[in-house]
Amino acid sequence: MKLEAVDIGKMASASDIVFEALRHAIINGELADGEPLRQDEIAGIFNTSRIPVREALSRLEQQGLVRTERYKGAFVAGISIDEVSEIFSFRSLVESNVIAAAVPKIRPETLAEARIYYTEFSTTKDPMEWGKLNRKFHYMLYRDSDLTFHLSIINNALDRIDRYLRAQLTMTDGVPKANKEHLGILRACEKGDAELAAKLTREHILGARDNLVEFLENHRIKP
Amino acid sequence: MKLEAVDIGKMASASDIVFEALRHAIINGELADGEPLRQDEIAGIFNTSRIPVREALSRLEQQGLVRTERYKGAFVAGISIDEVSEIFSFRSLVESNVIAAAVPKIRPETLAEARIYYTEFSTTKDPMEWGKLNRKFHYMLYRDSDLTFHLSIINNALDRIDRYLRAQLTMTDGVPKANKEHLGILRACEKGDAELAAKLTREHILGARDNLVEFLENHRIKP
DNA sequence: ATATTGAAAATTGGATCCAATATATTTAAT
DNA sequence: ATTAAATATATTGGATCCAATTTTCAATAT
Repeated sequence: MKLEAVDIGKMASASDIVFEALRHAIINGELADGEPLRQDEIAGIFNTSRIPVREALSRLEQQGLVRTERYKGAFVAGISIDEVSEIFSFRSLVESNVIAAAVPKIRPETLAEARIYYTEFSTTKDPMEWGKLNRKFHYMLYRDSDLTFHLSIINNALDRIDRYLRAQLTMTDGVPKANKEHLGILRACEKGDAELAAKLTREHILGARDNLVEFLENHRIKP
Repeated sequence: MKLEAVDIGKMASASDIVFEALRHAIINGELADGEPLRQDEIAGIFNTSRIPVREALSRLEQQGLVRTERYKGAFVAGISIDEVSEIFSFRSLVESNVIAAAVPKIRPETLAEARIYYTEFSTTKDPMEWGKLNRKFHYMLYRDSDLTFHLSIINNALDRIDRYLRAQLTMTDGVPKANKEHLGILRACEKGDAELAAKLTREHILGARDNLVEFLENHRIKP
């Protein structure tokens, strides 16, 4: 099992460190769906006892990234194609509304930052960076909505599907398509056209859903 | 501190029992916003050690019902009026979409059950039952959508605002209004009119939002 | 009287140990 | 040889103990 501590800025408890490390490993697909997460092993990696590990695991279970069975332990929670599809539908609904709320309030600095992430996303060749940059790009366009609850829910939804999306982007040529769509959304925001930004965001996510579902149906080992 | 074990069916670990008991106490408003949740005290109530208590608290923090400060402990997480308002807006968006997805698939048994909860809600005088029955009524109308992710997010949103809503319903006459609206939604579902059900649900929740925000602005001690 | 310092108490975070359960391995019976 | 029972090992759930930090409150100085 490959695990690395993630820098989370402020002084953090051991359980926070373990939580973030496991979260990143799961959303990045470094831990396969169904893989058991042994308390002893993880505690060994971080030189702690099992107590903070258990706390981290129970938090991850609450987030839907891990499932646990009594006396059997914790496992990376894989999700079905139907669930992946549902989460994308949910995202298209919520994110299109959030961007519509953000556009009238969006600040020039925010747009400038979004453009930086757009460019970085379009130029990087490292699949590991795609998820991060894609998130940062979209987040910038949502940020000025100040809808913190919506944003936290969107983040959780992204956590659950990031790894599948990356697998698809790596094996197909979805990145150029995503890029073109990102540019369209960015321009709509720059023009202040909230309705258009919402429409393009909805289509962007629903298109990604359909591509990903097709990809998973062809490539996934049926359970 | 008043706490009671909640029956959660299957054999559960101590941490599950503590989690559900605290969750219910918080969403029912039996524990006030900001109230400290001392590990020792809770452990004493349930005759366990602090370990399962800490696990429960960290899960509740992930759900947004509790906030913790390092070496200071856990506290019931109150939310601002803006956040309450945001959560209602979120609900109106998501729940109207879920009911629109459910109506074409809704089964007669489901409608019958919904009508039972509608009647119970309209006749009970116990404010403690309102939240439960209101949830059960709406859940019935969403159930056949099979959108499990959406439903789990809706549940979390309800967990966060239930206590404020109950306070308002208790001190104003919001129940008859809610009842009338419930009947309208129910009839739209029975007619199979998904668009109307969605519209009425959206208006039902946005109306509740505006009433609750006004109530909180008048009654809440400003922080 | 008020503010400041410092020790005592309370509280949390984490480590270690024990009990309960599940899994793997060995042994015995046919 | 195959299957069933018994035993050993691994793993989790929980209790108890210790360390780190905060809070409380009394003693002291101004």
